[in-house]
Amino acid sequence: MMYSSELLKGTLKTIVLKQLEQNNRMYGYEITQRVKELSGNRIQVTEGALYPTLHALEAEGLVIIENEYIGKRLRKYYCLSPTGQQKTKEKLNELAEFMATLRILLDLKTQPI
Amino acid sequence: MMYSSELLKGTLKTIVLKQLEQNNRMYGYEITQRVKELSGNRIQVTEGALYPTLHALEAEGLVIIENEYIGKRLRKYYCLSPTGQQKTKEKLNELAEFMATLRILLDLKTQPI
DNA sequence: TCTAATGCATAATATTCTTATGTATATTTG
DNA sequence: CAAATATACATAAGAATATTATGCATTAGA
Repeated sequence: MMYSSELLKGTLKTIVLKQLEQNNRMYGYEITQRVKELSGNRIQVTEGALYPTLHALEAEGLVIIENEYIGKRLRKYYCLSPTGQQKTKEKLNELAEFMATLRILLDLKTQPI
Repeated sequence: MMYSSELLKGTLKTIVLKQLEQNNRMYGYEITQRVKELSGNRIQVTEGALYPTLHALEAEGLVIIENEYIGKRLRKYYCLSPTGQQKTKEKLNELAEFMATLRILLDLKTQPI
């Protein structure tokens, strides 16, 4: 079963950046499938959420696009820019700390990050 | 320093429910202060976010309001209804599982919930 | 006495997602 | 080989949920 959709809010951008960091370069559809797989089918990144996010990351200068034709079909690969690599680290740190804070607020077992 | 505001999205309702579960009954201002304190000043629940959330929880039948006058000032205490207690457990479980999934997606150290 | 803190609330706006829709190519299956 | 499904991009309308700004009133403290 999927998680309630509201949980994804605020974390999608970081998830995408992290996947790009780990896989060097990825195209949109690939990201949706990877996240679905890694989450055990519990997070489905919809296209309506993903593409605007990728375009925003590009507008912020965090990712670079490489267009490639696979047969007659255009595929857009996204890579982290140097700025994007730095930003990814920052956003990961922040999200990890936020999760640690959440564990306190929700009285979950406290754990080292 | 505060966390980026987008991180709170999707978790506020669960945070509020959990605080009500732990403290039996609380009023709005008290919730903002408690969360601020427990988070080491890194989460500030604004009134514009809190009161609509509390009213929504009441409309859903998850909390009950007890009005009390403190001097001349009306104070509204919020308590979990039986339905709210059940819902709190469910939302806590879901958020804890979501966080575990996030740890995989973000390649943080995997840890038992 | 003035200021800051306490305590409630709402409105306008921004952000960020869902849902629906559109287009086209490639692959699998009956 | 035809039809269905998967791949691959994208945008628009709408919903949900936060921020920011504002308002009002009481109480405590310097």
